[in-house]
Amino acid sequence: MIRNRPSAETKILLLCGPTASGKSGLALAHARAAGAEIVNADSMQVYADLRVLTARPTAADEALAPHHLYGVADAADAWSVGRWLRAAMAALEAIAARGRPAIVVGGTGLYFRALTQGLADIPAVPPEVRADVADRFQGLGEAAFRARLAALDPASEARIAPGDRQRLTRALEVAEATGRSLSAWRGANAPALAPGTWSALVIDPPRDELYARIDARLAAMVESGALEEVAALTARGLSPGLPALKALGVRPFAAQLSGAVSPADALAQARQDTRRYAKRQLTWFRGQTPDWLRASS
RNA sequence: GCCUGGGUAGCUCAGUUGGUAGAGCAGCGGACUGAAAAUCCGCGUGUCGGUGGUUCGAAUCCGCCCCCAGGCA
Repeated sequence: MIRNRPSAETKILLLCGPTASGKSGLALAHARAAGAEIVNADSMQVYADLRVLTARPTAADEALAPHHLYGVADAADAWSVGRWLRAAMAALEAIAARGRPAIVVGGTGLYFRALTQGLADIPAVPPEVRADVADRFQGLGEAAFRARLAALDPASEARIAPGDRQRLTRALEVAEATGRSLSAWRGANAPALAPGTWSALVIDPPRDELYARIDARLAAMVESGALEEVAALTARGLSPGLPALKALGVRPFAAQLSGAVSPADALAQARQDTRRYAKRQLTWFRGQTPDWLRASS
């Protein structure tokens, strides 16, 4: 059902939805028909190492239309929503300069939010501060850590749910590194994309069909070399805390390769992790983008 | 056919001397501002195999029936 009608002048299409919903194929078909260029909005497909496991478009697909921000980062290099946003805006500007329409496609809801609602312009937090704050969370425990955070940023402390170490440490990092609270930083920021310059479509397939596709796709990934990719990645001995090492499937398939679990159990675990991820994505789009156009598949 | 042990949540199972049921896993709902494929928060979702009976009251006791797994034939 149509909740908002794109204007005739719209040049940027935001195409989002859960994993395995067929976004990439749809984007490619649309790009070929419209002469558009494609920009990746998937936090894991930016990394070069896991082409199969992250379901990146194949080289053949990429030859059919210009693709941007796919496989451009090394797994050792941690990207973030801010880094992606800057890269995506640069790509969109270059596409506009060529006079072509753009399709931003992916499953990372936060990235679309940064595009359409903006991201606070917070300076990078030095790695030493991040490490120090992480150590203190570990040493102090959550209660004492919260007390420290409450002194600098009471609004964030009150807002962040129990146990959410990632958000608690981020809030304190920002407060200590910038001398200004995360709540204050988040106050006013302009959307990266001007309102009216884009339209959006959320792919929202029936749950059972989506789960069936996920299960089938994981099996196909194993057939297509997912294990070899994981073996090559883990052989690099990178920090397990890096984003690329958190890609779905890395943990269970690495466990299979080390002999800790059976192939059947690893596949089952990867499928379950992916289904749960898809569920979180559905929750995001349902709650965060209720007025965007929906398509069932 | 006979004997024994079982049928309780999607699955594996608990369930006190009768007081209309609860764990784990699975699942579902939600949050989300530089790790977001991340990080968290919340929620039992049930003809107790069926049907009669005893009882104020039955998952629990009794009868009959159905199903499953072993054993004996």
